[in-house]
Amino acid sequence: MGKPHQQRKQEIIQSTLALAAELGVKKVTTQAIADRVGVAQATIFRHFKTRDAIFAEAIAWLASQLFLVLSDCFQSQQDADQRLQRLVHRQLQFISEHKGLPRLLFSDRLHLESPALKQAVQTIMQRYTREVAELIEEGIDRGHFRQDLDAMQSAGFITALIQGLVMRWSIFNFDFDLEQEAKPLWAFIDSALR
Amino acid sequence: MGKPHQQRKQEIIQSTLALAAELGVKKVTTQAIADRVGVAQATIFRHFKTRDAIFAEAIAWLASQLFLVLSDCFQSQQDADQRLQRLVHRQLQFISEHKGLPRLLFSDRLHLESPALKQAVQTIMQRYTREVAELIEEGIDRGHFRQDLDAMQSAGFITALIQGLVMRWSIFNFDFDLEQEAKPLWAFIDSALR
DNA sequence: CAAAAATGTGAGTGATTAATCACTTTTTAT
DNA sequence: ATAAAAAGTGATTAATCACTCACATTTTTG
Repeated sequence: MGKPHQQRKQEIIQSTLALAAELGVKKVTTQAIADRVGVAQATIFRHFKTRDAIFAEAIAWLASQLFLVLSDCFQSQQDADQRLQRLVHRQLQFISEHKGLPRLLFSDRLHLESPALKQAVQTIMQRYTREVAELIEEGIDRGHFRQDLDAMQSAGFITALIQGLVMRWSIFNFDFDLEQEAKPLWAFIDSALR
Repeated sequence: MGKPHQQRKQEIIQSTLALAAELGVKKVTTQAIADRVGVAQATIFRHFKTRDAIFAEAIAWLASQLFLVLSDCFQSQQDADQRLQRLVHRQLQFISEHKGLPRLLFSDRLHLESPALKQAVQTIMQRYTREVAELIEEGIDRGHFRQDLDAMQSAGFITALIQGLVMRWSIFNFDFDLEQEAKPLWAFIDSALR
């Protein structure tokens, strides 16, 4: 039964994310993770030093997947406005498929218990906003967006808009289709930028 | 030392909010509240049946205060766009002065442990969005905003925008001035609606 | 003033849970 | 094959925390 380290680690991370999505971060106990993976609770600590270390790696995994999905939106083989529209859609799609992400983002653990986790999220958010800002900058230069825009500020508002939307989705028990919001959301963003 | 019930209840609620702002919801234990109020931990339960009941009343108090502060924005003695601008500013100001609000909003306790709390927040958010939608509706009718806007949808995006901004503020340790964001935020909203 | 009601408290209880540890089994490397 | 390393486990620990209870004090009320 003793699987190789990396494989078991991935199982633990994926189980953690699945449980976070289903039950919320608070209920993701090391026991619950162990049960889902099919090992004893103590075994979890063979693979991660602490519980927070699991969350940290889960967040890192989500970030890497997200940037992978968005990567072609950040490369200019198309007009900036088209790519930004695609980015909005892909982002909502990704979150729809990974409900664990908003759960982690909205958890107290992240917000106050673990400065390290918070730091990780800060870095990811900054990188994300910076990349969106570059995209907008390009759109301004090419005349797709208004000339008087502050790219960094606009990028900040766009990420805020998406996060706020996701938060409402989370508060309302994921009971509306997030992806369906992509179209009107883009209409709103587009008219703010043009 | 035995103070009247309502007075003690208010002390407990205010202490809870202060602690939530400073330390985050997780660390607002009944012991911490009791220490701050200056009574024994057991005394807390003379005034509230459960810990969640404290949070519930704290949220209700915040909501009543918020709607009080925003009340004149919802009454039409002025152009809708001016009132909406004022609403955005007042809202950010209010949250700046009540950091406990985002802490409660982002806590997993609210999100998953207590359906009753979540329900309360849902109701408040719906009322808020509805009132903003009415404001926008009026602005559309009077020609201050675009004719093709969906008022309810726009109101949803505006609240999402504010909430997302507040979330970033929370994740970044309240380390930028939220009120200062009011001006550029309004510029963004205004250009999206006009 | 006296009874009743409200407020307050110290000392618990029980439940939860991350982390440890001594020991066993399995896998990997030489 | 065999030694070393890795993976796994049951039992336990230590800490935390909401909540209870019997009893004391204060406040309110008739």
